[in-house]
Amino acid sequence: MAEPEALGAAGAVGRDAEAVSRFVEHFAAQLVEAGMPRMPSRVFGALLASDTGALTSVELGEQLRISPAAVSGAVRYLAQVHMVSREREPGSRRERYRVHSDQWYEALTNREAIIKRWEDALREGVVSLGADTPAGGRLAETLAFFEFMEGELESMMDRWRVHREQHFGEG
Amino acid sequence: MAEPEALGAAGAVGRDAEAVSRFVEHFAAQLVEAGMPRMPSRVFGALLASDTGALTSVELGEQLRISPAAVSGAVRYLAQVHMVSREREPGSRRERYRVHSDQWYEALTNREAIIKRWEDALREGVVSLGADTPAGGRLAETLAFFEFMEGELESMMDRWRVHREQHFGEG
DNA sequence: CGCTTCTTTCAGAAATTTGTGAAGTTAACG
DNA sequence: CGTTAACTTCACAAATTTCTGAAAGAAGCG
Repeated sequence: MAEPEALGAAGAVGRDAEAVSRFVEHFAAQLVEAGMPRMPSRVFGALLASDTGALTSVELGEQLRISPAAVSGAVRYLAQVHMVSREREPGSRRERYRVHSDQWYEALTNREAIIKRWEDALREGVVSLGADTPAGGRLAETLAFFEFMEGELESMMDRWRVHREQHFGEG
Repeated sequence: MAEPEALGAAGAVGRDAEAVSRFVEHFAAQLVEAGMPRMPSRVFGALLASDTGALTSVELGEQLRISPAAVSGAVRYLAQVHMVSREREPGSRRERYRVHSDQWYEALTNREAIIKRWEDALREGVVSLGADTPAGGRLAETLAFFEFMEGELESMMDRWRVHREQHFGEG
């Protein structure tokens, strides 16, 4: 619609803000549907779609039209699940949030902690219901599945790293 | 605590209702934390821990202390994501909900539909941001990761089926 | 050492989600 | 063909979650 150039002077936000926003919201919607809270999803989308892969709190707030508090909460969530990392620019109180591709792929598959807890719950169930009961047997098999999957996911990521280097070069 | 035998006369609910309930709630809590709504999680847990792997609407309602409406909603959800299947007992209006191990493992990994939509969103982003821009490149790599994963998950399930038969015999 | 700037925390408002009771629908059985 | 039993749908009530504005808390800079 408008001339991107004309807006260019407005600053680094330039590019095609419209297109970026469309992608961010669309992508975030998918994450939300997969169970992730909305703000973290949007923040993550914005980082993915940024040129450098890193944005400051202020930039995120402006681009997404949300309060500093919302940024803070979203970023805390994302850091906790290892989807972004925080960086301090030395000599500035500004913080910078970055998405490292390799890092967040791992986060996606490394539901480690989650899987572990499922396994614990299942193990407990097998014991308390009795390994020789039909129900206990079902739980045991489910447990076996998770244990199997755990190992598979690991080797899958190994293969991905190889595959990735072939196509995209070193990270 | 109490003697299970003494309660035995109470009926089919018998077993160690206490232990079953403890497992169900604990396991359901993990599912909830992974993003699944509460009622579907509890219903699914109850099915997993049942002797036959199948329960009627009434049984579920009694065991979990929830209304028929809640059972209905939970079961609809679970059926939609293919974690349980519905069975009609012929000659009765009763319906029976069953968890097939092999079926719900697939459901877990076959986030197919979800992954597809993520991929669509990413493809769109690559185009609208430009494949030659840094951001576009990042999205493209992410897309490649999902595509890679899609294939891997499939072959992983193949391996699981083999692994399973070795340990548990035919389903 | 105080000022300034950025981030986090907190309490409350708003919105969404979740579960219930009651009425409605379908299907078996006499 | 009516009755009854099971499941579903609907509207509303309750609870939880989510986001904001305001104030407090760090950390560089003069």
